[in-house]
Amino acid sequence: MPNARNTEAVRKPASAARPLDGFDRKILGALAADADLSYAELGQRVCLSAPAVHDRVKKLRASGCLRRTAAILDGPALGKPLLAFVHVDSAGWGKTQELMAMAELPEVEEIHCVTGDTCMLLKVRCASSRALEALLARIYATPGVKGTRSYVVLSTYLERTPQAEITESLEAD
Amino acid sequence: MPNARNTEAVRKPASAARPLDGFDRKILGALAADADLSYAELGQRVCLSAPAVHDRVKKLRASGCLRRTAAILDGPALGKPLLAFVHVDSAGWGKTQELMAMAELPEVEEIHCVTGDTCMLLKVRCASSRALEALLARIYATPGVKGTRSYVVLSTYLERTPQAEITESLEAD
DNA sequence: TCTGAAAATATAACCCC
DNA sequence: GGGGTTATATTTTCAGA
Repeated sequence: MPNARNTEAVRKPASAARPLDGFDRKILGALAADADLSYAELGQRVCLSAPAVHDRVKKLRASGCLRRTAAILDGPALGKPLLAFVHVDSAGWGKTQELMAMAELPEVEEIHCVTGDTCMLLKVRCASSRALEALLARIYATPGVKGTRSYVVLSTYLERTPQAEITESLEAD
Repeated sequence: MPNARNTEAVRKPASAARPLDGFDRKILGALAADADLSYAELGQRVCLSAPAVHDRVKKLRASGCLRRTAAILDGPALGKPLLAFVHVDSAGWGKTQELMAMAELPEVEEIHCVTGDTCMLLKVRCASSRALEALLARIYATPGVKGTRSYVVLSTYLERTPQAEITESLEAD
Protein backbone atom coordinates (compact mmCIF):
# COMPACT_ATOMS: atom_id res chain seq x y z
CA MET A 1 0.00 0.00 0.00
CA PRO A 2 2.69 2.45 -1.00
CA ASN A 3 3.27 6.07 -1.32
CA ALA A 4 0.87 8.46 0.24
CA ARG A 5 2.99 11.28 -1.10
CA ASN A 6 1.95 10.70 -4.69
CA THR A 7 -1.62 10.65 -3.54
CA GLU A 8 -1.48 14.13 -2.00
CA ALA A 9 -3.28 13.00 1.15
CA VAL A 10 -3.21 16.39 2.81
CA ARG A 11 -4.58 16.86 6.28
CA LYS A 12 -8.29 17.52 6.56
CA PRO A 13 -10.27 18.81 9.54
CA ALA A 14 -10.05 15.26 10.97
CA SER A 15 -13.00 15.94 13.23
CA ALA A 16 -15.09 15.44 10.11
CA ALA A 17 -16.12 12.09 11.57
CA ARG A 18 -16.54 10.00 8.47
CA PRO A 19 -18.97 7.22 9.27
CA LEU A 20 -17.13 3.96 8.74
CA ASP A 21 -18.98 1.14 7.08
CA GLY A 22 -18.11 -2.54 7.16
CA PHE A 23 -15.76 -2.24 4.20
CA ASP A 24 -13.77 0.50 5.86
CA ARG A 25 -13.46 -1.44 9.08
CA LYS A 26 -12.30 -4.57 7.33
CA ILE A 27 -9.76 -2.58 5.35
CA LEU A 28 -8.43 -0.89 8.48
CA GLY A 29 -8.27 -4.19 10.29
CA ALA A 30 -6.30 -5.81 7.52
CA LEU A 31 -3.90 -2.90 7.17
CA ALA A 32 -3.36 -2.66 10.92
CA ALA A 33 -2.18 -6.26 10.78
CA ASP A 34 -0.11 -5.89 7.63
CA ALA A 35 0.34 -2.64 5.76
CA ASP A 36 2.28 -4.37 2.98
CA LEU A 37 -0.82 -5.88 1.45
CA SER A 38 -1.25 -4.96 -2.19
CA TYR A 39 -4.50 -3.34 -3.18
CA ALA A 40 -5.31 -6.40 -5.23
CA GLU A 41 -4.97 -8.70 -2.23
CA LEU A 42 -6.75 -6.26 0.02
CA GLY A 43 -9.56 -6.01 -2.48
CA GLN A 44 -9.99 -9.76 -2.59
CA ARG A 45 -10.23 -9.98 1.19
CA VAL A 46 -12.95 -7.41 1.46
CA CYS A 47 -14.69 -8.24 -1.82
CA LEU A 48 -13.91 -5.02 -3.63
CA SER A 49 -11.86 -4.13 -6.67
CA ALA A 50 -8.35 -2.79 -6.29
CA PRO A 51 -9.19 0.76 -7.33
CA ALA A 52 -12.16 0.79 -4.97
CA VAL A 53 -10.06 -0.09 -1.93
CA HIS A 54 -7.42 2.33 -3.11
CA ASP A 55 -9.98 5.08 -3.13
CA ARG A 56 -11.23 4.15 0.32
CA VAL A 57 -7.75 4.03 1.78
CA LYS A 58 -7.10 7.47 0.37
CA LYS A 59 -10.24 8.76 2.05
CA LEU A 60 -9.42 7.00 5.32
CA ARG A 61 -6.05 8.72 5.28
CA ALA A 62 -7.58 12.11 4.59
CA SER A 63 -10.17 11.70 7.32
CA GLY A 64 -7.50 10.89 9.88
CA CYS A 65 -8.66 7.38 10.73
CA LEU A 66 -5.56 5.98 9.12
CA ARG A 67 -2.87 8.18 10.55
CA ARG A 68 0.21 6.69 8.91
CA THR A 69 1.93 3.42 8.28
CA ALA A 70 4.96 2.38 10.25
CA ALA A 71 7.55 -0.36 10.46
CA ILE A 72 7.19 -2.13 13.80
CA LEU A 73 10.67 -2.73 15.17
CA ASP A 74 11.64 -5.31 17.75
CA GLY A 75 13.00 -3.77 20.93
CA PRO A 76 15.20 -6.67 22.08
CA ALA A 77 16.59 -7.21 18.57
CA LEU A 78 17.48 -3.54 18.53
CA GLY A 79 19.42 -3.82 21.76
CA LYS A 80 16.67 -2.51 24.03
CA PRO A 81 15.32 -5.51 25.93
CA LEU A 82 14.17 -3.54 28.97
CA LEU A 83 10.63 -2.18 28.83
CA ALA A 84 9.21 -0.17 31.71
CA PHE A 85 6.36 2.12 32.68
CA VAL A 86 7.33 5.07 34.85
CA HIS A 87 4.85 7.04 36.94
CA VAL A 88 6.00 10.59 37.59
CA ASP A 89 4.67 12.65 40.49
CA SER A 90 5.23 16.37 40.20
CA ALA A 91 4.47 19.35 42.37
CA GLY A 92 1.72 21.31 40.69
CA TRP A 93 1.00 20.38 37.15
CA GLY A 94 4.25 20.88 35.34
CA LYS A 95 2.91 19.07 32.36
CA THR A 96 4.65 21.15 29.76
CA GLN A 97 8.21 22.55 29.79
CA GLU A 98 11.14 20.34 30.59
CA LEU A 99 9.27 17.06 30.88
CA MET A 100 8.23 17.40 27.26
CA ALA A 101 11.89 17.48 26.32
CA MET A 102 11.94 13.79 27.21
CA ALA A 103 10.13 13.23 23.93
CA GLU A 104 13.47 13.75 22.20
CA LEU A 105 15.01 10.72 23.89
CA PRO A 106 14.71 7.60 21.73
CA GLU A 107 14.12 5.50 24.85
CA VAL A 108 10.87 7.28 25.58
CA GLU A 109 7.98 5.91 23.56
CA GLU A 110 4.96 7.38 25.26
CA ILE A 111 4.17 10.35 27.47
CA HIS A 112 0.70 10.66 28.92
CA CYS A 113 -0.94 12.88 31.45
CA VAL A 114 -3.26 10.75 33.58
CA THR A 115 -5.79 10.77 36.39
CA GLY A 116 -5.16 8.78 39.55
CA ASP A 117 -2.48 8.90 42.18
CA THR A 118 0.14 10.06 39.70
CA CYS A 119 0.52 12.86 37.16
CA MET A 120 2.49 11.56 34.24
CA LEU A 121 2.94 8.14 32.80
CA LEU A 122 5.89 7.23 30.60
CA LYS A 123 6.55 4.14 28.55
CA VAL A 124 10.27 3.65 28.07
CA ARG A 125 12.46 1.03 26.41
CA CYS A 126 16.12 0.84 27.41
CA ALA A 127 19.27 -1.10 26.66
CA SER A 128 19.92 -2.06 30.27
CA SER A 129 19.08 -1.39 33.88
CA ARG A 130 21.92 1.09 33.88
CA ALA A 131 20.31 2.93 31.01
CA LEU A 132 17.02 2.98 32.89
CA GLU A 133 18.80 4.35 35.93
CA ALA A 134 20.26 7.14 33.81
CA LEU A 135 16.82 7.90 32.44
CA LEU A 136 15.31 8.05 35.92
CA ALA A 137 18.12 10.31 37.07
CA ARG A 138 17.26 12.65 34.26
CA ILE A 139 13.59 12.63 35.22
CA TYR A 140 14.41 13.36 38.83
CA ALA A 141 16.61 16.24 37.75
CA THR A 142 13.59 17.87 36.11
CA PRO A 143 12.31 20.81 38.18
CA GLY A 144 9.02 20.06 39.89
CA VAL A 145 9.41 16.29 39.88
CA LYS A 146 8.66 14.91 43.31
CA GLY A 147 9.24 11.27 42.65
CA THR A 148 8.79 8.31 40.35
CA ARG A 149 7.55 4.76 40.52
CA SER A 150 8.77 2.28 37.93
CA TYR A 151 7.06 -0.84 36.72
CA VAL A 152 9.56 -2.99 34.88
CA VAL A 153 8.02 -5.36 32.38
CA LEU A 154 8.92 -9.00 32.96
CA SER A 155 7.04 -10.34 29.99
CA THR A 156 4.73 -8.94 27.38
CA TYR A 157 1.71 -10.99 26.37
CA LEU A 158 0.18 -8.53 23.95
CA GLU A 159 1.40 -5.35 22.32
CA ARG A 160 -0.38 -3.92 19.31
CA THR A 161 -1.64 -0.73 17.74
CA PRO A 162 -5.22 0.57 18.00
CA GLN A 163 -7.70 -1.88 16.54
CA ALA A 164 -10.66 -1.23 14.29
CA GLU A 165 -13.68 -3.17 15.41
CA ILE A 166 -15.47 -5.14 12.74
CA THR A 167 -18.86 -4.39 14.26
CA GLU A 168 -20.16 -0.88 14.73
CA SER A 169 -18.86 0.42 18.04
CA LEU A 170 -21.37 1.38 20.70
CA GLU A 171 -22.16 5.05 20.70
CA ALA A 172 -19.80 7.20 22.72
CA ASP A 173 -20.98 8.66 26.01
CA MET B 1 8.02 -0.86 0.80
CA PRO B 2 5.52 -3.47 -0.26
CA ASN B 3 4.93 -7.09 -0.16
CA ALA B 4 7.00 -9.18 2.15
CA ARG B 5 5.16 -12.18 0.82
CA ASN B 6 6.85 -12.05 -2.54
CA THR B 7 10.13 -11.72 -0.76
CA GLU B 8 9.71 -14.94 1.19
CA ALA B 9 10.88 -13.38 4.44
CA VAL B 10 10.37 -16.46 6.55
CA ARG B 11 11.12 -16.43 10.25
CA LYS B 12 14.71 -17.06 11.21
CA PRO B 13 16.16 -17.89 14.63
CA ALA B 14 15.76 -14.18 15.47
CA SER B 15 18.29 -14.49 18.26
CA ALA B 16 20.89 -14.39 15.51
CA ALA B 17 21.71 -10.87 16.61
CA ARG B 18 22.70 -9.25 13.36
CA PRO B 19 25.00 -6.35 14.13
CA LEU B 20 23.33 -3.22 12.77
CA ASP B 21 25.49 -0.67 11.04
CA GLY B 22 24.66 2.96 10.40
CA PHE B 23 22.84 2.20 7.18
CA ASP B 24 20.57 -0.30 8.88
CA ARG B 25 19.75 2.11 11.67
CA LYS B 26 18.93 4.92 9.29
CA ILE B 27 16.75 2.61 7.23
CA LEU B 28 14.90 1.39 10.30
CA GLY B 29 14.46 4.92 11.54
CA ALA B 30 13.01 6.09 8.25
CA LEU B 31 10.67 3.12 7.95
CA ALA B 32 9.49 3.45 11.54
CA ALA B 33 8.42 6.97 10.68
CA ASP B 34 6.90 6.10 7.30
CA ALA B 35 6.73 2.59 5.91
CA ASP B 36 5.32 3.85 2.61
CA LEU B 37 8.66 5.15 1.41
CA SER B 38 9.70 3.70 -1.92
CA TYR B 39 13.05 1.99 -2.06
CA ALA B 40 14.24 4.73 -4.37
CA GLU B 41 13.40 7.45 -1.86
CA LEU B 42 14.74 5.41 1.00
CA GLY B 43 17.95 4.85 -0.92
CA GLN B 44 18.40 8.54 -1.51
CA ARG B 45 17.99 9.32 2.17
CA VAL B 46 20.61 6.86 3.29
CA CYS B 47 22.88 7.24 0.26
CA LEU B 48 22.39 3.77 -1.20
CA SER B 49 20.86 2.39 -4.37
CA ALA B 50 17.33 1.06 -4.37
CA PRO B 51 18.32 -2.61 -4.74
CA ALA B 52 20.82 -2.22 -1.92
CA VAL B 53 18.25 -0.93 0.55
CA HIS B 54 15.83 -3.54 -0.68
CA ASP B 55 18.32 -6.24 0.17
CA ARG B 56 18.98 -4.76 3.59
CA VAL B 57 15.30 -4.48 4.40
CA LYS B 58 14.86 -8.11 3.46
CA LYS B 59 17.65 -9.10 5.82
CA LEU B 60 16.31 -6.86 8.59
CA ARG B 61 12.97 -8.60 8.25
CA ALA B 62 14.56 -12.03 8.34
CA SER B 63 16.67 -11.17 11.38
CA GLY B 64 13.61 -10.04 13.31
CA CYS B 65 14.63 -6.42 13.80
CA LEU B 66 11.87 -5.33 11.49
CA ARG B 67 8.94 -7.31 12.76
CA ARG B 68 6.20 -6.14 10.45
CA THR B 69 4.66 -3.04 9.03
CA ALA B 70 1.34 -1.75 10.27
CA ALA B 71 -1.20 0.96 9.60
CA ILE B 72 -1.37 3.23 12.65
CA LEU B 73 -5.02 3.99 13.30
CA ASP B 74 -6.39 6.92 15.24
CA GLY B 75 -8.29 5.88 18.37
CA PRO B 76 -10.58 8.90 18.65
CA ALA B 77 -11.37 8.88 14.91
CA LEU B 78 -12.30 5.23 15.30
CA GLY B 79 -14.73 6.00 18.06
CA LYS B 80 -12.44 5.08 20.94
CA PRO B 81 -11.37 8.36 22.55
CA LEU B 82 -10.78 6.91 26.01
CA LEU B 83 -7.29 5.59 26.68
CA ALA B 84 -6.40 4.07 30.05
CA PHE B 85 -3.79 2.01 31.82
CA VAL B 86 -5.14 -0.57 34.23
CA HIS B 87 -3.08 -2.15 36.99
CA VAL B 88 -4.35 -5.55 38.02
CA ASP B 89 -3.57 -7.15 41.37
CA SER B 90 -4.13 -10.85 41.58
CA ALA B 91 -3.79 -13.44 44.30
CA GLY B 92 -0.81 -15.61 43.47
CA TRP B 93 0.47 -15.25 39.96
CA GLY B 94 -2.43 -16.07 37.74
CA LYS B 95 -0.59 -14.73 34.78
CA THR B 96 -1.91 -17.25 32.31
CA GLN B 97 -5.42 -18.67 31.90
CA GLU B 98 -8.40 -16.38 31.84
CA LEU B 99 -6.56 -13.08 31.94
CA MET B 100 -4.92 -13.96 28.64
CA ALA B 101 -8.37 -14.24 27.11
CA MET B 102 -8.52 -10.46 27.37
CA ALA B 103 -6.19 -10.39 24.42
CA GLU B 104 -9.19 -11.21 22.27
CA LEU B 105 -10.95 -7.99 23.17
CA PRO B 106 -10.25 -5.25 20.63
CA GLU B 107 -10.17 -2.68 23.43
CA VAL B 108 -7.10 -4.27 24.98
CA GLU B 109 -3.90 -3.18 23.28
CA GLU B 110 -1.22 -4.33 25.67
CA ILE B 111 -0.86 -6.91 28.42
CA HIS B 112 2.32 -6.94 30.47
CA CYS B 113 3.48 -8.72 33.57
CA VAL B 114 5.43 -6.24 35.68
CA THR B 115 7.44 -5.79 38.84
CA GLY B 116 6.33 -3.33 41.50
CA ASP B 117 3.23 -3.08 43.64
CA THR B 118 1.08 -4.64 40.96
CA CYS B 119 1.06 -7.82 38.87
CA MET B 120 -0.37 -7.03 35.49
CA LEU B 121 -0.52 -3.88 33.46
CA LEU B 122 -3.04 -3.35 30.68
CA LYS B 123 -3.30 -0.66 28.09
CA VAL B 124 -6.88 -0.29 26.92
CA ARG B 125 -8.72 2.00 24.53
CA CYS B 126 -12.48 2.32 24.84
CA ALA B 127 -15.43 4.07 23.29
CA SER B 128 -16.69 5.56 26.53
CA SER B 129 -16.46 5.49 30.29
CA ARG B 130 -19.31 2.99 30.21
CA ALA B 131 -17.25 0.75 27.98
CA LEU B 132 -14.33 1.04 30.37
CA GLU B 133 -16.63 0.15 33.24
CA ALA B 134 -17.75 -2.96 31.38
CA LEU B 135 -14.14 -3.89 30.75
CA LEU B 136 -13.23 -3.45 34.42
CA ALA B 137 -16.23 -5.53 35.40
CA ARG B 138 -14.93 -8.26 33.19
CA ILE B 139 -11.47 -8.06 34.73
CA TYR B 140 -12.92 -8.22 38.23
CA ALA B 141 -14.93 -11.26 37.27
CA THR B 142 -11.72 -13.09 36.43
CA PRO B 143 -10.84 -15.65 39.14
CA GLY B 144 -7.87 -14.60 41.24
CA VAL B 145 -8.20 -10.89 40.55
CA LYS B 146 -8.02 -8.97 43.81
CA GLY B 147 -8.40 -5.47 42.48
CA THR B 148 -7.54 -2.93 39.84
CA ARG B 149 -6.31 0.63 39.67
CA SER B 150 -7.04 2.63 36.55
CA TYR B 151 -5.11 5.56 35.17
CA VAL B 152 -7.25 7.36 32.63
CA VAL B 153 -5.26 9.32 30.08
CA LEU B 154 -6.21 13.00 29.92
CA SER B 155 -3.84 13.88 27.12
CA THR B 156 -1.15 12.12 25.18
CA TYR B 157 2.02 14.02 24.38
CA LEU B 158 3.92 11.24 22.69
CA GLU B 159 2.95 7.83 21.40
CA ARG B 160 5.17 5.96 18.99
CA THR B 161 6.62 2.57 18.18
CA PRO B 162 10.11 1.38 19.23
CA GLN B 163 12.82 3.61 17.85
CA ALA B 164 16.12 2.66 16.27
CA GLU B 165 18.91 4.80 17.57
CA ILE B 166 21.12 6.38 14.97
CA THR B 167 24.21 5.93 17.10
CA GLU B 168 25.42 2.54 18.26
CA SER B 169 23.63 1.73 21.50
CA LEU B 170 25.65 1.23 24.66
CA GLU B 171 26.37 -2.41 25.36
CA ALA B 172 23.69 -4.21 27.32
CA ASP B 173 24.30 -5.08 30.97
C1' DT C 1 27.05 -2.92 -4.07
C1' DC C 2 25.57 -0.66 -8.57
C1' DT C 3 23.38 -0.68 -13.48
C1' DG C 4 19.80 -1.82 -16.44
C1' DA C 5 15.72 -4.73 -17.75
C1' DA C 6 11.64 -7.61 -16.28
C1' DA C 7 7.41 -8.14 -13.95
C1' DA C 8 4.14 -6.57 -10.78
C1' DT C 9 1.96 -2.89 -8.81
C1' DA C 10 -0.33 1.66 -7.93
C1' DT C 11 -3.04 4.97 -9.85
C1' DA C 12 -5.45 7.80 -13.05
C1' DA C 13 -9.23 8.17 -16.66
C1' DC C 14 -13.47 6.68 -18.12
C1' DC C 15 -17.92 4.34 -17.97
C1' DC C 16 -21.55 2.10 -15.46
C1' DC C 17 -24.88 1.40 -11.67
C1' DG D 1 -22.46 9.10 -4.68
C1' DG D 2 -19.67 4.69 -5.13
C1' DG D 3 -17.84 0.70 -7.77
C1' DG D 4 -15.81 -1.70 -11.89
C1' DT D 5 -12.78 -2.06 -16.10
C1' DT D 6 -9.04 -0.61 -18.89
C1' DA D 7 -4.63 1.74 -19.65
C1' DT D 8 -0.52 4.21 -18.10
C1' DA D 9 3.23 5.36 -15.01
C1' DT D 10 5.95 3.79 -10.82
C1' DT D 11 7.74 0.61 -8.50
C1' DT D 12 9.62 -3.63 -7.05
C1' DT D 13 12.79 -7.02 -8.12
C1' DC D 14 15.73 -10.05 -10.68
C1' DA D 15 19.56 -10.47 -13.84
C1' DG D 16 24.32 -9.35 -14.66
C1' DA D 17 28.79 -7.39 -13.58
